[in-house]
Amino acid sequence: MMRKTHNRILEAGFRVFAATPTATLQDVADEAGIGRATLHRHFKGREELMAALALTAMKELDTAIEAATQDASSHTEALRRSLDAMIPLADRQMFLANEPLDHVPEVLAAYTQQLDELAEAIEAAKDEGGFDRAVPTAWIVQAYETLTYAAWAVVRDGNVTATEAAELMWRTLQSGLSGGQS
Amino acid sequence: MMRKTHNRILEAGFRVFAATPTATLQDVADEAGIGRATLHRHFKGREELMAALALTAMKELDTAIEAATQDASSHTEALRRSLDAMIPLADRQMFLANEPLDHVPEVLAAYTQQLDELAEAIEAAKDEGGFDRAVPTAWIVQAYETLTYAAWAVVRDGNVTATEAAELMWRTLQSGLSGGQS
DNA sequence: TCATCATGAGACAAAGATGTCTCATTTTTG
DNA sequence: CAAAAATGAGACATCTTTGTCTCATGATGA
Repeated sequence: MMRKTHNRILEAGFRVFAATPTATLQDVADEAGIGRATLHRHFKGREELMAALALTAMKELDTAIEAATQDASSHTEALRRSLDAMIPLADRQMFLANEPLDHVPEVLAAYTQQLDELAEAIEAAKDEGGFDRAVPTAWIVQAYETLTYAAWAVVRDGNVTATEAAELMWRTLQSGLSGGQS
Repeated sequence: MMRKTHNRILEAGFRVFAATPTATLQDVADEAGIGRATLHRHFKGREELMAALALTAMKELDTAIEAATQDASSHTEALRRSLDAMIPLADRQMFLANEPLDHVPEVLAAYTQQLDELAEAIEAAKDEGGFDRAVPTAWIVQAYETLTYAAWAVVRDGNVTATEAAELMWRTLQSGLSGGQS
């Protein structure tokens, strides 16, 4: 087909659905600057578009994390470096949190694998002393994910830079936010 | 009208929309065990129902927090005790995160006030040394909110109890999750 | 240049959700 | 008990979204 148009639709989808999860295919087509019929030529329907967006988002996150962590000296350091890669991409992940994508096996499998890999990385970091073994991995996984969203949000609101947000998030996970008595 | 029916609709709305944000008014009516016409007699339409749900959720959260913190010895302690009140109610707040409720002034005002009060409490806790003044309040606010959701999620998944989740969350905020080298 | 492919625009029907209305029945209240 | 209020069930029109199709136009490549 036209890969260029294909990508334009996906990018438009990310922008439109991030702003309005209930947006119509017409909205996406308009944002992409194409006709709605063309959108249907590239994606069978709404569900297929959503699945494509989800797979695209997860794949690019995977790529970004791999690139950021390939020469990390430890699992703990890899988790730290992943933040810089994940935070800017958070908006491309979170818009589909409320989508019923569980019915698409391909998407569900990719998502499950993502969670499993994060849990494994955290377990490995525990062995290095990066995280306390007494803290449930399930909690660290959840905190890691939701704080990534939090970091993206404060960057979006202009409160801090992306680099600062990553540092704040890591500090929160590692040593908390408390200060000395004043 | 019939306040009993009114409340049944609201409770059904919480359950249904928490599970499926795009649920139909028919779905809500069914869940409430009433006719769709009756639902319309109590709430003009979908938007009004959503606004009522949002206001109800925020009001009950406000009440729960006030009850939990009225005899707290410090602002920091109040923030800690609020967790026990907030975590079980998280699902009644988060379902509307993706709703376009900004158009209802009443809801927007209540939400803004909620955020302002949290920011104020955090500023006060900073004065007590509960939080580091070098950390932006905006970050602490975001972390506090998103971790509340994280805590609710791990409880929902059965990984930890509500009490444990509150302690894990507080520890995360205060001293982080790192362990000693092993 | 010519044939092929992708596209834009629009028409069209089907399906789903919403809002309104009526009427018979049940429940509540005085 | 009698009046008033609330409800259930369903009909109905309207609106929106979706998916499909056609046809003319523009772009691409041999």
